[in-house]
Amino acid sequence: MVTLKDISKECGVSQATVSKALNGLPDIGEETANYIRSVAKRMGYLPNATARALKLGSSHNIGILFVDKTCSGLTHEYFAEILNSLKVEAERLGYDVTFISKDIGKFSMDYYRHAKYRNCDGVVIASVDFKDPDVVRLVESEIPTVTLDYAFDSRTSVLSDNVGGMQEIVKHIYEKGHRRIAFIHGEDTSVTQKRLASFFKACAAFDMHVPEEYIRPALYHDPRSSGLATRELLALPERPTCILYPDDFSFVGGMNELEQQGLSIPDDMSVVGYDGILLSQVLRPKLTTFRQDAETMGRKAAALLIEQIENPKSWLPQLVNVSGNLLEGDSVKDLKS
Amino acid sequence: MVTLKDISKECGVSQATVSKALNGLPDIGEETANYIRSVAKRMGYLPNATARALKLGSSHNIGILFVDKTCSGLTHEYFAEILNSLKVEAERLGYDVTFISKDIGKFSMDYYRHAKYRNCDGVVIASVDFKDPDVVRLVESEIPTVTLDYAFDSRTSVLSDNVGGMQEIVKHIYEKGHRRIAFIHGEDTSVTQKRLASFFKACAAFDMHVPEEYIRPALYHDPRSSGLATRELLALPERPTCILYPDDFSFVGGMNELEQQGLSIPDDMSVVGYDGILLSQVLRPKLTTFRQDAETMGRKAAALLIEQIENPKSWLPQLVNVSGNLLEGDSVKDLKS
DNA sequence: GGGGGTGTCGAAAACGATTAAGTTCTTACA
DNA sequence: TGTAAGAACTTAATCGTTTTCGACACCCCC
Repeated sequence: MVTLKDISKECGVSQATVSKALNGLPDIGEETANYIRSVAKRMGYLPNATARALKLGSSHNIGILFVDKTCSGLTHEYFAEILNSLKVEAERLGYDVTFISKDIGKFSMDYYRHAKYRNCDGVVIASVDFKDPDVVRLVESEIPTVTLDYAFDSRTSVLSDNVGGMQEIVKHIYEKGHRRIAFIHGEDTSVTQKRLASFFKACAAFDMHVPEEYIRPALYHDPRSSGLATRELLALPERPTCILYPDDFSFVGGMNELEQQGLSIPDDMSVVGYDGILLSQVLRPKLTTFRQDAETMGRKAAALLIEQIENPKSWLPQLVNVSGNLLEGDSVKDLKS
Repeated sequence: MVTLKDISKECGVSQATVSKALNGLPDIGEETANYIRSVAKRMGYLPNATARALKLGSSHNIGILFVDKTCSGLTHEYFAEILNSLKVEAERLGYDVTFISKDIGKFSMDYYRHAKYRNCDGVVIASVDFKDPDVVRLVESEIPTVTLDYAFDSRTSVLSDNVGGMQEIVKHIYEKGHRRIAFIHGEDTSVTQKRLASFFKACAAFDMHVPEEYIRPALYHDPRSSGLATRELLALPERPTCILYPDDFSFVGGMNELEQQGLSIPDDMSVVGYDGILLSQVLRPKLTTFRQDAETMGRKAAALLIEQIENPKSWLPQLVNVSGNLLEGDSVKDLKS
């Protein structure tokens, strides 16, 4: 590997001069600087990120925290998309992305210690149990963090607009003439709570009564549980005319159940998903769903984290709401026509 | 941050002693060593990976190379699963995982330089254009690499057993009594070539003639093109009795087309996917498909790379074939009953 | 000509760890 | 008693950068 020392020898100047020339510091003569730069290029010089990090105390490296157990984090298209845009934006701004986990080799450590150990300048936290004490410890530490889809006090977070999304969905369905809407929701998380609250509020705003039995629990990303919930809804004396699913993928469970009972979408039952993943756009009938703008979320998360890293003085915690948009498919029947 | 120096002061010994005690080197008295370890623990000491990497020349960090453009890399469940198990295994062995890309900040560099810059001990390469000169340069460099689903000369690679997979599929379909099998294949890659070759060979082994028009090109992970190919196959004067799709997700396109033409699966047409992703298991009828063992592939890739990093002397390039297994669903009709 | 300013450059000390090569001190043995 | 071996520990160099102080040289101006 070619180092500063090699270049300094080749050029007949000191290491300090080479360093300053390559970093564009003002106190090197233009001629010398150009010469040094050309030699560096010729020799194929590459700064050593490790040495730099050691000296500067900042690694230009951010950590990313995803759940590891069920691996449902990465395989969920929503998160995969977020991760991807996060990575692209971080790299654009000169930062690399490293995974953070609990254990590393023989050492068992928590997230905070792992991030410290790797000298991460900051960490993006997504798709984890936000009640986990280890997560809380990391968030409350001096390391800059940005959380996704969950807000901590006095920390920056990027939130998908679940309230607005749910509202738009209900409005859309209402305008299509539906008055009996069922909602199969995911497991109890802050996202679910927001969607539920927004659902109730929107229904109330349209003067729709929501029978208790129209609200069914299921799991995210789990067609089986959504299928069961669908079956229960279909067995009700007074069936809903439209069913909201926890997410697009879970809807597949409902789709199967409806088909099995000989019901067709949307003629016998209207359905709506959530997420707007690719699958929702290729199913027939095309699924009406609310697209979460994962690309923007990842990009903003990276940008906000790096902003915080580079300007700690002027930093203030922010809650950024990323709005999505309704994708109208053919899965909601227009009851007024 | 608490450093070796802090501990040495606290204990009244030299830094060297502390370092050796914590690393378990033999020339420190047991009593002293224990004392130092207890103090280190009490003070919450954490080694500084950066300093360590600088001194030792190895970062205990491996790079991972995925395509970034279409972001189809990460959102494909197969790769997401590979990435996840790769990460888990690497961490188990004491290595962190960092993404490698072409550009980083203002610097535009190739993959090789990026890996060098970050002091990666090795790189796992997946889902890229293996003809890309930058990829070739990295593979041919002194940095240990492992490629996934593509083999370079004298380098280690982990391959999904596409030959065996295709063979099993054809055998299975043949035994169900099918004699007219169509194959919609993905874009031209080494994986596709292997599957095609294996398909022809297996068909030949069973004395099945494959009309040229039964072989249709489409794209991976793209239901639209597979849907079109399906339509073409259905328009043939002599229809196949079974269609093989490039992957499970693409099959959705075929599913739509079949449904639209009023054909039911498997009564009017049998279908088979590839990959064995979650989706294939929740569709009804359940899709018969070949499950690629992505978990093992990621795990092996990490293990082999790290083995190569830690024992460069005894290392020899390996081609590891990871076999999968047929998942029998309800999408292939038994023509003999 | 002396003082002050400015423009270039170099010496050397960090950053936090590892480790080769000493330095003690104890013990053992001829 | 002399010395050799070994155990336990220290000193100091090193990894590749960055950066703080100077050190010079040169010019300007009073």
